[in-house]
Amino acid sequence: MPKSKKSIPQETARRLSLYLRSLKRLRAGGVNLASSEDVTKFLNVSPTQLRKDLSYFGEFGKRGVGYDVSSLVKNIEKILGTDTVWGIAIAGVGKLGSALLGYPGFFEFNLKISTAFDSDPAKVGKIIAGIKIEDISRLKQVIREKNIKIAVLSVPGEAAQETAEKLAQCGVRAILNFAPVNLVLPKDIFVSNVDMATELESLVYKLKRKDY
Amino acid sequence: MPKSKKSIPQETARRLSLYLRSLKRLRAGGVNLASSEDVTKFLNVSPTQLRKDLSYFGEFGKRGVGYDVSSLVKNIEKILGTDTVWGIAIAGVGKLGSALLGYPGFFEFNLKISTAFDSDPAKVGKIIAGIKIEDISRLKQVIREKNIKIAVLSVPGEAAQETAEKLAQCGVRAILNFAPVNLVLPKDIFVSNVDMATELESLVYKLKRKDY
DNA sequence: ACGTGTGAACCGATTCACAGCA
DNA sequence: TGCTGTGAATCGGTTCACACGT
Repeated sequence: MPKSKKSIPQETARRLSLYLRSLKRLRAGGVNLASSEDVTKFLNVSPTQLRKDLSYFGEFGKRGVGYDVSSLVKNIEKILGTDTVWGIAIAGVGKLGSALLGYPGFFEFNLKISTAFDSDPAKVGKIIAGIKIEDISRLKQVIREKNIKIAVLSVPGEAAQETAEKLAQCGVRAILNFAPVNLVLPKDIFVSNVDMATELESLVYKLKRKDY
Repeated sequence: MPKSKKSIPQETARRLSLYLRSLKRLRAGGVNLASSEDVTKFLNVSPTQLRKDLSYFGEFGKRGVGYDVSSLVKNIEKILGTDTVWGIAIAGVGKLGSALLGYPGFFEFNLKISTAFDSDPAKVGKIIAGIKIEDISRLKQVIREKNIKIAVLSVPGEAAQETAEKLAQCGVRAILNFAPVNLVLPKDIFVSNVDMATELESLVYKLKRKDY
């Protein structure tokens, strides 16, 4: 990582994740050499953008030739940190939480659902998609024990802030928030919001002004 | 809408949606006058940003005073287009799709799940959360009939592109895509992606470089 | 005096244009 | 020649600073 201190755009990480997906697809198709154009062809990202993004971290291609697919996969995984397995916790096993528990995509990215919590006694102890639901009171213990740093928050909006605080106190450092609430947390905790309502309202807005 | 042609930032619509949520909360709490600071206090957005965002569409406040909460709510709903009801379709009623069917937040934003589709004969005809699952072959008919313009795509990745194309052909103009696939569609179709894997990978990346 | 509305300054990110290397 | 890597130019969006209206 030569240029560690060069102020890397926020979006770069997100795009790296897309490149990775595209590269894996190419690799699965037997391609082992690809140009920046090949990688971005179906991605809504320009080849230049890919090259610039990679340039923040080093030189991974061969001029006049392109990129070795598998080695670029490995390099991006290393940059993103997904070259090792991360355990994640799911807080809130309602409809959405259960769906997430069964989501097959996680392990593809070296993410492993290590545990799930709910406050509803009717759910605690049940096993969904191979994961035993723990009582929320065991949060601290389980999270420490399994050294979990990332949580998915899928509790109802009213409980989101409180649960997020608990997670942070137990050592969780990053939260993927599905609740339609802006979480207020110490700023060394990273939060990503998945806000369906906002997305849909933005779509409605775009539909209304068909211009652009 | 005085300044219709002033090139409005993409993010403005998303933020308007957040303002709306905040304003509704204030209104529910009996507040009927609020400053830009009051509205953005728990939002991770600066008061200046709110004022600038609103300024693209007109003048809604009173200088030296603030904003009338209910009238600003109405104005933003009008800007976003959520002052009328929009029917939406859900394509793909797997775990995630079912969870979305039961999501209570939709109607809060004047979005109404009008119909749901699946290709699995075992599911077709069933009623989930009050919505009858239609066979995918009835797509065109139902979408035309109910004049649906917005769809939520929650089919497996392999089927996403094909289903999206069908939706577009049937008159759907905006798609909220949950599949980890970049949809390639005519550019008058609006697509928003909810990409869990990308979000999680970005979080891992941030965790790795704890600086910033 | 106070909070909005907004042109101008600033800042970050993308795109351009081309140098560098296989 | 072909495609990468990157400083420089450009673009868009946010923030600043203050004029304006109540």
